[in-house]
Amino acid sequence: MSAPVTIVWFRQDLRLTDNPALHAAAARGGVVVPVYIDSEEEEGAWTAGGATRWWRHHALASLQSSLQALGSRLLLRRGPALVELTELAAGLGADAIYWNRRYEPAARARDTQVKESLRAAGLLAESRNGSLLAEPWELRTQGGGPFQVFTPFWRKLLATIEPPTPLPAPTALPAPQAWPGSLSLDAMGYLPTIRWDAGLAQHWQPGEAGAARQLEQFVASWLRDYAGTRDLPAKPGTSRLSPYLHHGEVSPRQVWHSVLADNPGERGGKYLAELVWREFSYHLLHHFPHTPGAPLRPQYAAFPWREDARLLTAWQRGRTGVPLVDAGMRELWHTGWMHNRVRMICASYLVKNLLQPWQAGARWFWDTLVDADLAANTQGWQWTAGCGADAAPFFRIFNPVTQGERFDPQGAYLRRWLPELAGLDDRAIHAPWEQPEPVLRAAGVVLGESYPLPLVSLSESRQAALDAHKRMAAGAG
DNA sequence: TGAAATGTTGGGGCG
DNA sequence: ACGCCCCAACATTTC
Repeated sequence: MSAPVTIVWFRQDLRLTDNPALHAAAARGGVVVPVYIDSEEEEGAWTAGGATRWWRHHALASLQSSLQALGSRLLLRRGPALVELTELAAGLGADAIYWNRRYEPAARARDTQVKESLRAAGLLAESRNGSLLAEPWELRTQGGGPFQVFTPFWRKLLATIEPPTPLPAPTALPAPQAWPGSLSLDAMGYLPTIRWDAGLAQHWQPGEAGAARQLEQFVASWLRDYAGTRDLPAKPGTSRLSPYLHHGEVSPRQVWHSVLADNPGERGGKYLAELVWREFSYHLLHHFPHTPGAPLRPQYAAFPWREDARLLTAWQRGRTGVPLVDAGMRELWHTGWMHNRVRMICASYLVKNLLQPWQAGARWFWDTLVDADLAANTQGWQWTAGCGADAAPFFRIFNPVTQGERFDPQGAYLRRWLPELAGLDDRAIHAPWEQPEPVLRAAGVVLGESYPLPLVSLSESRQAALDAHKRMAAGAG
């Protein structure tokens, strides 16, 4: 009897270490054939945006070279996954296909169908958990239902989940006698044709090695002061692991164990709580699969938004006239990422001050973030809009000026992204429209020309949002 | 993972 | 010395 041939279907687990599907395939002891398939059907209405595709290109390039170092390859294919896998298996004489699960509704529906079809064809088809500490269906409330509040979810996870030690990378991956056909990475078309991606390349190193470096650096330099510095957008005090986690260049189990290795007191700490917010997002997406498009709290479907393309565009371009919002939106456009606190502030401003539907903001983030993740993005926007599980109450409206003064007191973050305001002093830079003309002139700022006048008054728009919310509540009652 | 409005308190200036 | 007022500082309530 000849050695088994196992196909490892890579998806959002673009790493060799702690990769359960790859590890299991290697453990079978035969030939291993890694493949990545570009397939539209797994994305549903959520086609990957440009930043995500750019990241994917480089993550795949990195995975390719890691596999080559093991004497293997990464096949690249395009088409419906079932068609590609079936064809590959037939050509290779493969008897098994292993992969790590995805949890987005469209991907999940497709994977279920693929698994059934492969099994019906007599193949061994197995999926594993490669991207979560706990399966979304694993944690349940006393009553057996899904959690809708973070803290009990967090406690339950701490009490019941002991993330296993990360698996080692395989040391050898026996190759097939002849490799099946593969597209080139460039032919996958993930890189932009207009080269707007210089900013991304300047700020990020996608790939498993880049992820490991970032994790190591964060744990060594920033973890200890995380609670204090994570809110300061001018400092690199956050983990910046989100894109690596999304694409699976590092697993949450690896993060969990690295954090706890030299810091046992971090169990139950602020940083791991953030990692568990990610878990909570997947939990919610699994149990409430309609939430990427619709509010979890149904009464919010009747919220009186005032859709306005001009306001949305100004927000997207970082031209609202509110420095902290504009700085965040420009950081996003330039680097494919935005500091977490600034995300909350930009989102609050769009939804509450500009009264634009949260779905419009979610879509823009989806299109521009390198860490665009359906579960986390959905949860984050519904949290901001007050319409999700354990969300901020609607009446919690951030004041971007106050937030800037508190979390960027020297205006360093503002000056980095808004050089046209750099001449204003540390106080004035947070609210240019309040400065007298001579101050503006001395700083070389001409409101309405070199920097926009505010789209709306913060105090009036805040009141309008509270009134709109009151109207919605009255309508629902 | 808020901000603003409103309420309370206590020190100090002053007649 | 005393009452009155002002107001900063802090606490509570409201949205």
